[in-house]
Amino acid sequence: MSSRTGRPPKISLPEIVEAARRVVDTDGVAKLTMRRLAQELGSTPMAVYHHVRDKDELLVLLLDAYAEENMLKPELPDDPRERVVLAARAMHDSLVRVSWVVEVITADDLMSESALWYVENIVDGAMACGLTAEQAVHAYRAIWYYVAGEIIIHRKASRRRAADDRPTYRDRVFAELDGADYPRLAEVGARWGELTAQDTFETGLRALVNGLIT
Amino acid sequence: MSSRTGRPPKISLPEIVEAARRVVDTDGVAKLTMRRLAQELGSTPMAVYHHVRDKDELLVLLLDAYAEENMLKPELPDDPRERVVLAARAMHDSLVRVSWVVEVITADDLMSESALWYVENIVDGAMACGLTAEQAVHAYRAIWYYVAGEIIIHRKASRRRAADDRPTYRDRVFAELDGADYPRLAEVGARWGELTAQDTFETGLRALVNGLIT
DNA sequence: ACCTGAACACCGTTCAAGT
DNA sequence: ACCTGAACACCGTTCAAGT
Repeated sequence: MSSRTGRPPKISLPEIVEAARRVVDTDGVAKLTMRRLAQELGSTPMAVYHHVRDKDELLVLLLDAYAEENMLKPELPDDPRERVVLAARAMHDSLVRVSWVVEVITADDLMSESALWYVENIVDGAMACGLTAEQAVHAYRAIWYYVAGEIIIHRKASRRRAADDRPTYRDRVFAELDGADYPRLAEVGARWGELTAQDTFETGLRALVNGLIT
Repeated sequence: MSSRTGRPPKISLPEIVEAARRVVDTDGVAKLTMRRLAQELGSTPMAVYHHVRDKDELLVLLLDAYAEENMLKPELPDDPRERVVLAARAMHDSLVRVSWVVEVITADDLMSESALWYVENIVDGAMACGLTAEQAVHAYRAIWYYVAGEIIIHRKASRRRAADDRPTYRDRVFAELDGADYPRLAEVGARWGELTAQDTFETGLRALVNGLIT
C-alpha cells in the first residue's frame, strides 16, 4: 500500500541538510540561500521546496543537526550552585562554536531538544539550592538572557572589528566625551576599549548565579 | 568661497531621517528599504545615496534621532546600588519602546551618545558601592548583556506569538519530553509557558546587581 | 552639486508544466 | 511523487548621464 507511483527522488532531506551545513561551514550563514543551496546540491531551488516548507524550516533542521554533535556535555560537579555555573558555561561555549545559531535560536526562549540538557541541569541545580520550581525557571531565564546577550553582542562586535578599518562609532563618542557630564566615563576614558575586550563572561555569570541563589 | 555652483537640493538629511521615521513608525523597521524611503520622499533611491553613504549610516542617523527623544531619564535615588538598578531599568524600558533599535544597537557594545547617561550612572553607582573602575566597567557590561538579551528574546518571542497559529516548537518539545531524562522539566511541565510569560526582568536584574555588588 | 533612469547582482517564493 | 523553468515581487548598490 506504500509508495508505488511517481518519480524517484533525486535529493533527500538528509542530503539537503548536509549541503546546507557545507555552505554554512565554508561561507557563513549569510551565504545560505535557497539558490546557493540548490547549486551545492546540483539541483534547483524548487526541488528543495518539495522537501521543506520554507527557509525557516530548513534553518530549524540545520540547527538540530548542529546541536546533535556540537553540544558540550561536561561532567558536572555535585555542588548544585557550581552545577548551575558550569552548565551555563557549557551552554554558552557550545553556542559560541556555532554562533550563527543564536540568530535562529532567539526566535524562542528554548532552542532545540538537545539544549534541554542544559535547562534541566540549571533548573535542577537551582532547586537543589533551595529555590522553588517557579523560582528555578525564572533563574534559568535570567541566565539565558545573560548568555544569549553575551553571545549576540560579542558576535556582532567581532564582525565589526573584522570588517571595519576606520575608528568605531564608540571610539568617536569617547573621544568627544564631555568630562563634566560624564565624570566616571571620562575617568575610565581610553581604557574602555581595553576593558571591554577582556573576556568577563564567567565572572559575570558567577555574579548572576550568586545573586539568583541567595 | 563656499558653495556657489550646482543644482539646488530637493531633499535634505533631516527630511530623509524624518521620512525614515514615518516608515518605521507606521510599517516597522523591516519595511524600511531605500526604495520605500525614496517613495516616501517623492524622490529616487539614488537621491538618498547622495546624502548618506549606505543604509547602515541611515540606520545610525535614525537611531540618534529616536534616542534624542525616547530615552527616559528618571530621577535616580541616592543609594548607589538602587541607582544602578533603576538606571538599568530605565535603559531597558527606553529600548523596549523602540525595540527595533536593538537590531542596530548590538552592532557595538555602546549605542548612541544618548545612552552614555545610563552607562555613567551604572558605572558611578557601582564605584560608589566600592568597585574599582575596572570592576565597574565589567559590571556594566554584564548588565548590558542581560538587558540586551532580555529585549532581543522578548521581541522575537512576541513576534512569533503574533504571527504563528500552530503550536510553537517549544510546545512540541515539551509535549514529547522524556521524564526519565529530564525529571525537573517534566515536573514543571505544562507550567513552563505560563512561567516564561511572566515579566521577571526586574527580579533578575536585582539578582544580577546584588551578585555584582557584593 | 544634486538628481534621474537603467541596470547589476542578488533574494524567497509561486505557478504551470514536465516526467 | 518529484523535479524543472520561468516568472513575480522584491532587495542594496553602481554607473553614466542629465540639469
